Amino acid sequence: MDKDGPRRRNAQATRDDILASARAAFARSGYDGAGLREIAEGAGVTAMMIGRYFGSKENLFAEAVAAAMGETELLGSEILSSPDVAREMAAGLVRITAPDAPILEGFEIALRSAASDTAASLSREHIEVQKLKRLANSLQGDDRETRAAILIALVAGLQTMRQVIGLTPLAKADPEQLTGLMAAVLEPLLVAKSESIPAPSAPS
Amino acid sequence: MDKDGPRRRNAQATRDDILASARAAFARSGYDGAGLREIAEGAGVTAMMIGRYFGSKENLFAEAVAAAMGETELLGSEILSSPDVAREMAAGLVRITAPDAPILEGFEIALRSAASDTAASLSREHIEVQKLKRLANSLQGDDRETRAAILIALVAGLQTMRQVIGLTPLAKADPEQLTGLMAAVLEPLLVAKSESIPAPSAPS
DNA sequence: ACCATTTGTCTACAGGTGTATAGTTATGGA
DNA sequence: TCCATAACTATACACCTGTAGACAAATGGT
Repeated sequence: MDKDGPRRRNAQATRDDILASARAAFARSGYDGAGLREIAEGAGVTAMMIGRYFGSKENLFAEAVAAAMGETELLGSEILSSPDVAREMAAGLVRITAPDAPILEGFEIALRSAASDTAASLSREHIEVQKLKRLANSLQGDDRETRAAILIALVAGLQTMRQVIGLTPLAKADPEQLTGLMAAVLEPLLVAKSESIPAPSAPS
Repeated sequence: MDKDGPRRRNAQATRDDILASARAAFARSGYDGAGLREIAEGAGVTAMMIGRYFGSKENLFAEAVAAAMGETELLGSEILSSPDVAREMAAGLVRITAPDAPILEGFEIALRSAASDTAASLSREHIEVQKLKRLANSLQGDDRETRAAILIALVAGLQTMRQVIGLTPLAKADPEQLTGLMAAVLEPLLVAKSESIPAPSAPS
């Protein structure tokens, strides 16, 4: 991750290194917590190169969020075509929110940057464009956008409590058990229904 | 909120003012974002009084989290005795996570302080002791702790996306619609079942 | 009415923040 | 080979951070 040789003086590579280091740092410490000098050091350059290539910390953050958000698909087509969508997505969710999984970097950056209003606003924009719209388009039935938003809230909540806060029962839970429970939770959001909740008249 | 008269030199009142100001500041800007001078100014004193009364910022945060966490009940007894627990809790959840609701201060502090490891660890402890245990005890059936933890993750996710990030479909959603959807999501976590998800053999 | 104790403020330190200007060194075309 | 240009570094600025020690003043018991 450091350097294979003294192959300096390469603008594109330097820019890429800075962006990669920034993504890692923002995911680790959030927008306010990550310092420009720390990010620069991670890329093997001086803090001033960030100003040169990205203008400001805010711009750098925006690019980092955009890059990280566009990487993992929350509901891929191979999941959608599965006979049991809920269980399939639950399994994927449990896997990518595992305590030390480095996946879902985009959400991790957003969640750890929740203290900053600018960062939160930037994150919101990228979530809505890159995640919510695609998710809503993958769904069928009524209230697609709201259901997609609740799904995203669920993902964010699970990741927050498992990875960020580290809530014990979630961090140490048996993946199988967690998947079963999550499948039941996800089901009403994934399957198409006209009524949001069926009348509890006829017990099964 | 400022001062009715020059009634200074009151140790207990000063301590209370500092704690109140700290809770508001931590909820607004998180652990790292809230400065001691800002908190002190909100209480009408100097930053040094915080050192005097609380020792350190970390101690102050711990007390603020403890106080804020113990205030709102996630699943009160009047909800538990309702005929439709899921819908009742969903309605409450939608209400207290409304975009500008000042409730759930404890969770807001925790979520906005996610960048700091010490703050996250402190939050985790208080969530587990003050929220998770009570919630798990209110439930019936198997996997009570895991189900309670998922419930907490759901609350945190909804609050994050509605209040902190401000995801549009959730922030502007019709409360009735949101309640209906959330009720369906909450149901499998609240009602007692042996199997986490029923076999999808017999289509209704 | 006095004075010790409590309550609060002032000043300061050592370090970190994002950013700007000026200077230095390697690179590639002539 | 030379040297203009692009890539990168050094130094500095103004500000903010949490914390500490020394000082001032109001308070209450005698």
